[in-house]
Amino acid sequence: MNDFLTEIEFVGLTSRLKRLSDALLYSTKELYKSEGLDIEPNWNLIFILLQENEAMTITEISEKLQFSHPAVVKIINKMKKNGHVETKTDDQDKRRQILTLTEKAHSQLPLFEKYWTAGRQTVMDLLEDSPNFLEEFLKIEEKVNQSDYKERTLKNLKNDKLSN
Amino acid sequence: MNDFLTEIEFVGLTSRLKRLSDALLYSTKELYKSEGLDIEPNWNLIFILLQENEAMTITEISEKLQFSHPAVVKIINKMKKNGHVETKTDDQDKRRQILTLTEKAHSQLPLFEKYWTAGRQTVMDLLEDSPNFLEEFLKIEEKVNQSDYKERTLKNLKNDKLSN
DNA sequence: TATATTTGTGTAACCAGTTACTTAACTAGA
DNA sequence: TCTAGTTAAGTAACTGGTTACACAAATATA
Repeated sequence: MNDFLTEIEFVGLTSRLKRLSDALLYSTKELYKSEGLDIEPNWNLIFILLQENEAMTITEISEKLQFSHPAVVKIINKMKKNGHVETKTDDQDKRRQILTLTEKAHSQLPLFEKYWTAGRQTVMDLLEDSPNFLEEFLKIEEKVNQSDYKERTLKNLKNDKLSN
Repeated sequence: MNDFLTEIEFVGLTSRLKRLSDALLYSTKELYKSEGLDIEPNWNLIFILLQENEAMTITEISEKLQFSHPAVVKIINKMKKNGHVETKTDDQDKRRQILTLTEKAHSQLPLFEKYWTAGRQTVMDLLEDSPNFLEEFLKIEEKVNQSDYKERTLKNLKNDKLSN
């Protein structure tokens, strides 16, 4: 072993989650850059959604991904700048921005798909010896959704006091 | 279910890791803020290290945590500003900054420990129904350390081509 | 119908990381 | 001993998220 965050067990887990998530993120960016692909890590999610649904709004996407809406605005602005997404104001409701994939996006999709498929295979490889991981990770997500870290910790704090 | 990132299985995992890690981070910050504690999420790691080792340098800490050294510089600068850490230049090697906990840090430690213990309990609670999680997460970390996402994905890409 | 509330989007400021670069100090080799 | 290479720390610029706030448009209500 020899990794301090692992040695301290439960205490180190949240930092390890961030560390791994960052490592994957930066490595993905490097991959695209080194291969000359003009895309960013999360864009595949938008591509998938807009292929499935043809047209969506910022709010719909942010709900689907469970990201904050400003996060989606940022991703979409970059994709617009790159010519992969275009927007038009909804006729019925002028607040809503209808997002669609551009012709350029559709034409480049087959190339991107190759990388996304290989990346999907990478995740499968990483999970190869961890057969319970997805299932157990989901349980953790569900618990956090049901009651978050702060709420749980405050409760634990109170219980500690009572048992003293 | 109904979470899109979960529905797309392997493809959504990296985004889910970030989403969970962020959720824990922001919830921890909120906890400290709402309780009026003048500390930030990762500071417990520095406290633990400096209690174990009395005095360490930036580089030593960044190696222990496997964080980049600028990340540690930032954390330490905040802790110095808050009066929890002090630095002095090493006599033997004037490049090295010797970090130690201040008197204030030691005096506040018992209070902080209560929150960290409760937080550790929270992580244990979250993992309660996931008995294989820590073990399997470690395997994934080890795999990524051995060969990162980019490297693996490029290799998978090549294999795909060969099998066509 | 006029007004209050809600909703969709956008912007600003922040956060905890990263990489790339700089500078000063130490170390090793000719 | 001088010089070349390495190491420690600091800084700048960036990233992909967040919350908080603003504003216009749509909706509900009195």
